[in-house]
Amino acid sequence: MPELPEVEITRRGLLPDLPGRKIDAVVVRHTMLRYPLPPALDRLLAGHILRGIDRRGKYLLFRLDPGTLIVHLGMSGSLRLVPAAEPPGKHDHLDLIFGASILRLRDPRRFGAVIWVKGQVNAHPLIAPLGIEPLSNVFSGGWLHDATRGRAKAIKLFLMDSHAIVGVGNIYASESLFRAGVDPRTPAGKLSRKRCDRIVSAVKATLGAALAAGGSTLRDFIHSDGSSGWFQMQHLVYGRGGEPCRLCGAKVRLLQLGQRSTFFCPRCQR
DNA sequence: CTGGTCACCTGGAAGC
DNA sequence: TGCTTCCAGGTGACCA
Repeated sequence: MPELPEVEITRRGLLPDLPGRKIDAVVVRHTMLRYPLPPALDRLLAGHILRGIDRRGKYLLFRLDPGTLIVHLGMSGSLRLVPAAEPPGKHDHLDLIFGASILRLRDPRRFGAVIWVKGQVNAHPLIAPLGIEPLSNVFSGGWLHDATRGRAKAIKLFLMDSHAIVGVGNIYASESLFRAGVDPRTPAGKLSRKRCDRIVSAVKATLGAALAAGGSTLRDFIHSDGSSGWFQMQHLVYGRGGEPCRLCGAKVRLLQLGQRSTFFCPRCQR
């Protein structure tokens, strides 16, 4: 589920409540996510103050004095704040207990990850190779043009390559390329500088709109019972195969690109 | 290095 | 109703 906006919304939702508070205890109910959970997590974390929550790509970084707890939500993960009395559900694998509140990790598919790093987080093998942040100023048309020279892979796959650009997942890649008017199959290296400018603007606008949409439901999102899932945004093409394009009325097409469903308007995107 | 494919795991929806 | 099949928002590992 979560792409960059959902992860960032999660982070912002937790910021008013958690930093500065002490982790009293940790409960682990399922030790195997994408990787095994760090052993003796309770001993590592209990008694320490959560100093801050940062984000790198889709990874959330919980900063403590002795180290950093990295959390990735995978495909189906979510973090919520619940009252201490709330009984855990079937897929609630990890609780960080802060007094009367619990930070609870739910992840039915268990593609997420929880990792403990003692030293420099940026040197961790999962973090070090990550690409640039799409909402930073580094991500510009000039950068994209340079980075794609000589690359044959489809632009959609390039946008989704976390070693190039972080945080752009399958939904927002389709949405961004629709906004940019670019066919997702276009070889990245063939894009003109002008089209790179358009794509960069579109990615920033798409992620920005999702952040704004999530921001409006932020408190419900973090403090809800979880039944509502992720916040909804009206998609322009994603999930709309066969339906009319919202701009021109042509049938939205669905095809596989890198084994991921890809939606686009054959008339608006060339 | 690059690009392409597979695997990890569960649940919900669609099809019969 | 119940079974089967397909599909899902991520990404590291592995291959040629």
